[in-house]
Amino acid sequence: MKPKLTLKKIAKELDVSISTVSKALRDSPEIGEETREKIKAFAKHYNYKPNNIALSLKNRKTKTIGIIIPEIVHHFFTTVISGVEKVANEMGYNVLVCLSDNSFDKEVLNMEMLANGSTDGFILSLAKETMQKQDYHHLLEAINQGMPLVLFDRVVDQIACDKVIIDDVVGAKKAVQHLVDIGCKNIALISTVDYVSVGKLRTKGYKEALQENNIEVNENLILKIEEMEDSEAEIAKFLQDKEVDGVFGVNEHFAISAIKAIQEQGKKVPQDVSVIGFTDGELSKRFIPSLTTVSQHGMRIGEESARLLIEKLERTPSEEDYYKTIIVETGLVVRNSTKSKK
Amino acid sequence: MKPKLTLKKIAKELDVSISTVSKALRDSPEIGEETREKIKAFAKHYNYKPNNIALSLKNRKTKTIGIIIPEIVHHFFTTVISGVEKVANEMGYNVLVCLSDNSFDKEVLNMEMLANGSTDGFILSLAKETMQKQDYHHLLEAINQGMPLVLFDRVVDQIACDKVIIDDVVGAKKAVQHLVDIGCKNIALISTVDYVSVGKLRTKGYKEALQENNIEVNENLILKIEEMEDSEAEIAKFLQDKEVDGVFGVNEHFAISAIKAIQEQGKKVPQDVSVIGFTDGELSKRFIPSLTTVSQHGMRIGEESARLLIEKLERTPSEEDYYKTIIVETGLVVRNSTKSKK
DNA sequence: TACTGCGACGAAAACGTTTTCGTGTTGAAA
DNA sequence: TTTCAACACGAAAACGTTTTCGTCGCAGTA
Repeated sequence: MKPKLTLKKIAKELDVSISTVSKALRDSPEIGEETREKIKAFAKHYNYKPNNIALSLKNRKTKTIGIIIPEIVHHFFTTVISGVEKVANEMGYNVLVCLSDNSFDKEVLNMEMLANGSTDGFILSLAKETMQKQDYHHLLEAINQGMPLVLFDRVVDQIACDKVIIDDVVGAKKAVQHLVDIGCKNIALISTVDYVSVGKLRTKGYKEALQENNIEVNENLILKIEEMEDSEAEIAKFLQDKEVDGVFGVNEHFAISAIKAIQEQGKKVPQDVSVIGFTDGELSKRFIPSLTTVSQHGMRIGEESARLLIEKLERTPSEEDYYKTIIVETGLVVRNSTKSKK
Repeated sequence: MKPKLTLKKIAKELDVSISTVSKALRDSPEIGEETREKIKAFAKHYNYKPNNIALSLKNRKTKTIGIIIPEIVHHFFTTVISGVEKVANEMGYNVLVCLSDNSFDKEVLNMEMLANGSTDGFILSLAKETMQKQDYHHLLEAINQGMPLVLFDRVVDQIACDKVIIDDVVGAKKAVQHLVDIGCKNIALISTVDYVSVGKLRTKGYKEALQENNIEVNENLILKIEEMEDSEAEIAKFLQDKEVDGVFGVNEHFAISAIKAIQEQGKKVPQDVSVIGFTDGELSKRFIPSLTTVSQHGMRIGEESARLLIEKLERTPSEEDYYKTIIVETGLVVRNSTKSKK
């Protein structure tokens, strides 16, 4: 096991000063050609690579961006990470991934860990618990210390920073409009409780779409689910006695559960009831019937987030101070859980 | 925006030396109680946190472990990451995630990036291309420089390092044995090409299980798939004219595709044909019929990998030099794609 | 000869810590 | 009064870089 080569060792070996080695390797004209070539040859031969930590300390940048997400065993978030990784790598950055497990405390802890020099900036999707508590002091602190922050997906208006979101309202409208277009009259909504912004906004889109088509909003056809655990049973019960011909679920889980419940009640999807979900998951593609969905383009969200963050990082601090919100468009992917257009 | 507090600033503010501040904060008895309390109060009030980069440079450890995986949009790998994160966090480590995209070059690049001080050690699952080329110089280099390495899932015998794997042979045997137990006579195998170790080993398990039950191995019932792209069509064609009553697919994708093909041929799963996959995915659980699988316990693999790595990291370098291979047991999760036992 | 200018290199500071080794001041023992 | 611990603190090195600012020798000029 040979220890890592450093400038100092090269200097000693070649009997020159550390500064000469450094300059030679960075092609400074200050150094005579002969010496320069000698040093470069030596460095190359012994595979010298500068120590990142020392560089980070010197430059006060780590070339690392931290991403904190609620969970990683989740298709959407992995596609986001994938996008972040992609552009981060292109720009010479590393990605530090932390999981909040949807816990406020873990989110705070993670941010504190990373804020002490490990990271130049953050990309973050808020933990459910954080949104509930509405306690954002850790975000403010980071921003205050000059660490750029990009919020994605689960964002919050109160924080002034860059954001990347999808238009949940428009996405939901697209879905419901499609259901209307194929002839559905009684469209149910299966959503989450309102403090999850996503649930709230998609509910809004649902209602707007109905109103625009002069269909009365029937609160009986709206189910709000608190606990993911028993959602399946709850959905089955909810759909039991309803005369619906269309269902819009705000995530993959709800939509699939709805299909199962409908089938178990002896009805057919899509012949009797059409179902649309809001997601991009593998499950949607391969479920039978495959699920018509509003797709969220996690990859693009990740890419845009990383781009936004790196842009801020590489800007001179003077010209900062205004924030963008990028809206990544959703797309409707029509598959087999909805009837074809009449 | 207030710049970060440093020891130096505290020292100046309180008119003591830097060393005094450092010692006071670390509760050194060298420092008088009064001074100590004063410094600690000040630090707490202004929320001083030591700079990680400086610490890393000083201690020559980053308290960060790098994990390089072929892809992240994949249930198995995310559960592994999840496990790594969990124990890493418990032990005060951060996790740097890099993706190789199954490309040899990206894997090498990633390792080089991380090896220059960003990381204390690696957890790695080899890229497909790397296994094909059998070029492991980057791994050897890392080990040579004293960076501990833990290989998981896609490992390779030639490299001397810690490893965490599942017993693919035993896992496959369990699956096939189950098919035999429920009365299957003609069991097909859908596997990958042999240079993917997983495909090879699971094929071995398949054959062994058959032999142990005195069933002749029929090469006509074995399909090896090269390209993921057109696997679906290939599987359908393969199953077309075969008289099989059991199918074992070495991953989720193959198993699900098999079910679809069987259903499209007018047969029923599990009444006519029983199908088992090798995976843990969400899809298996929620597909209809839900899929009986050999589960890989990615979370445990991640946990064990992290534990192994951190153990090496915190050992004194003298007592090193032998390597463990941990085998995480697979489990058979019986669901609805297989008949019940007679 | 004395001065200027330049090419080629080195010394040292800085980034933020920790730690070893002083050093000056006490109070008490001899 | 001298000597010596014990105490409380500071100076400086070290981790590995980059960069600013010398400095030295030498050739060219007046």
